[in-house]
Amino acid sequence: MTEANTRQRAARTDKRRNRSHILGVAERYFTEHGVSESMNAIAKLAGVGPGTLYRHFPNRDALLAALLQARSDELKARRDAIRREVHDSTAALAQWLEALGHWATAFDGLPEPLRLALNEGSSPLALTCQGYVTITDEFLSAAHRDGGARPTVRGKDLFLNVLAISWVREAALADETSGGALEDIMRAGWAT
Amino acid sequence: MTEANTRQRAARTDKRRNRSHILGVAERYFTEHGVSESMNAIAKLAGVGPGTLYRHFPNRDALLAALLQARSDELKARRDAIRREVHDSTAALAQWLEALGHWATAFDGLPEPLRLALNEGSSPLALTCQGYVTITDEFLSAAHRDGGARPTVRGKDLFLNVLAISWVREAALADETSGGALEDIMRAGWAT
Amino acid sequence: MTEANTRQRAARTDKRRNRSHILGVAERYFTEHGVSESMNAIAKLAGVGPGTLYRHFPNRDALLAALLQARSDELKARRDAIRREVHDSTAALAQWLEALGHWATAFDGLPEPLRLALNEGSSPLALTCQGYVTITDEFLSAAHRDGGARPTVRGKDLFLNVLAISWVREAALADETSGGALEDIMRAGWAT
Amino acid sequence: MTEANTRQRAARTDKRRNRSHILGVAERYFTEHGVSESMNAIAKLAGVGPGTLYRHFPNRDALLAALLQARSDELKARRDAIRREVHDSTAALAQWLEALGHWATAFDGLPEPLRLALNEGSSPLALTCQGYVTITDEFLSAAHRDGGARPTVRGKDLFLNVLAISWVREAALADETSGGALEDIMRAGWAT
DNA sequence: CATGAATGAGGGTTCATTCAT
DNA sequence: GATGAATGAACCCTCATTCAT
Repeated sequence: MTEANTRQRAARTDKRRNRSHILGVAERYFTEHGVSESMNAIAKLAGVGPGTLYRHFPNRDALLAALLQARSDELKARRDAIRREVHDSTAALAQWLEALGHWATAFDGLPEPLRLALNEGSSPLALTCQGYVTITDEFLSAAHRDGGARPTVRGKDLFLNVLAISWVREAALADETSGGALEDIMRAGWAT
Repeated sequence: MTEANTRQRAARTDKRRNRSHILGVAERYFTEHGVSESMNAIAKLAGVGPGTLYRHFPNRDALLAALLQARSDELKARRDAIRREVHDSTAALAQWLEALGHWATAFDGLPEPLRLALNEGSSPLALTCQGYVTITDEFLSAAHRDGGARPTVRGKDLFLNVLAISWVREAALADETSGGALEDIMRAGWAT
Repeated sequence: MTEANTRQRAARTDKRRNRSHILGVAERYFTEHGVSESMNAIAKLAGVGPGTLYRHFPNRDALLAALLQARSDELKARRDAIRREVHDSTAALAQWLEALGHWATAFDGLPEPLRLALNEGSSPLALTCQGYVTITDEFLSAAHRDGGARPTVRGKDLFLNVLAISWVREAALADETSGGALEDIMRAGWAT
Repeated sequence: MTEANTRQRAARTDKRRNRSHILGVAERYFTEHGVSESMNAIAKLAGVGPGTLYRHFPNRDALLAALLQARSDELKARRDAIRREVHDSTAALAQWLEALGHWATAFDGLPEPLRLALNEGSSPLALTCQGYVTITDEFLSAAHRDGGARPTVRGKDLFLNVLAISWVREAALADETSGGALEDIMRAGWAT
């Protein structure tokens, strides 16, 4: 307390120690230690008080949502690229699902809160998820039209399947092949 | 109250406060409140001290493994029944996977420790899982021989897929259809 | 959004975001949620930063004092009315104490800081309280002169008694009669 | 952590560091710093972990109730003594109220939780309070019979009045006479 | 072999107040 | 003058696990 107090407060108000700094630190820590890293720990690591962290992100989901937002642009760009470049609707869906799988594997433990969010709807993550379900549905519709996907398959199911595979993947340290294998099964499962 | 009570209790519960009694209570509690129910709570509910609980089951996974052991007989019986009664190897595999799905949904939150166990190997759950992977492989081999299953699919992958679907299912309160949909996809994914 | 919003807000709220606006909001909030409502919350509700709030009112007591100031006019008017209209000094004192009780019940949790202020003297509330003690003393003196009040009773004691009854009242949700009962006791206690 | 760990655990399991030790420490601390001393602080001062404190007393009210229990015996003894020795029912009631006032002034800040408990009923303090209200009613009944107390006065009101006076008293550091003055008023208020 | 008190790190969260901008 | 981000101590409480009895 003494040390902290005597240090110039000005130094701490530094611009780098703001939202984006916290995000950066959180990104790094979630990447390394998974999303269940304690909020206090993140605050400490970011060099801010817990209050500051909570000011920016009122709960873990909000922080997570912000973190994923950054990747959202990437993912949206990927969607656009697929739309532009991949004219086979079946291949397009496959590529989109792959991109989605990538996204859901960003941090260890990410699939869990996503799954929860999808059901509760009250989380800031819910919106994000819903958006991706919708996009999945769009790709899927095209595939349905072209006869490339089994008609009973729904976008939400594919999204959940991707989530589930990511969930398997994250812990399957001992066997890196399992993730791919499940993707193959899923692929064969929805394709005609 | 203390003395009299203790003595009486000691005499009365001589037998009941043993392994199987704890198991019964834990079964009930895990069923109702999920596997993350506090160990202390289970001990208290079982009328034993935490020490006694830990004497019998050195950690949560051990308790879980013991609990699943009880269902193991059931599952093994199911396997035998399938072997006896279902002569189409593809249908047999399908029914086995269904039984497995049932097993993995016994308690809320069960898929998580199972997934972890599968990778670490050190957990008492690992053995249990390994056993089921093996059985799955047996059914799968038959299906492979008969051309009913895609040759690249492995037993471990199917086991993980079942686990993953159970994981999705347990939280998908809002949409009970998702579990079934994922099962369909998986089925179409491994079948030829 | 940030820039445009800020400028617009700055222009629009030039006047509203001043002392009296804050007071209005605080009044509403203290009335609804009691005096321990967080300072930050009030600031936010008033649409100002906490800094602004603190500029006007260096602490909660100062805010409270300002709030009570507004009611002070009311109370002073009541005093004047009693002086004018009630010629029996005993009845006058009784009516004044009733008015005082009303005042002390303005916000939930008000009696506490008032009691504290009365002892510390350093609080802005202290002055307010002292003023009312003085007025009480005036009414009491008249009653003493006319033999309507026991001579040993002091104004400060009556003020504290009123405060104490208000304190009882605010939590006595289960029994609305207690407040009145205590008032009766007090009345019988000071009257001859 | 290192230090604490290396210290023999045996030393900490010492008999003095049990319930009564905690009570002793709490008693001292509540006496010196009032009842709002943080639970963690008390635990630390008692040389136990917060968990130990919470094991014995699940919340602050429980701790308070236990602390008051010790004084309860004293108070009950006082009641018996009054019954035996004071044959004038009015004087008996007066003395009982005085004893009650003493009890309610045991710790700084005690009246507040007592008042709350009286309304909510769910607190362990509620029972204690109810008991004293009942005793007050007994003394009051006798006084009513003998015409020494105004018939409209109820035991609960007197209890609350005593509480309120204790509340006034605890902060009236600047003026020790206020408490006594309020007692006089109350006395004159209920007596005929 | 059973007991259950003790441990104590750790978790999430709040809020009065300051101060650089 | 106004702003509002930052501060960080404090609070309450939980729980897996140990170990003296």
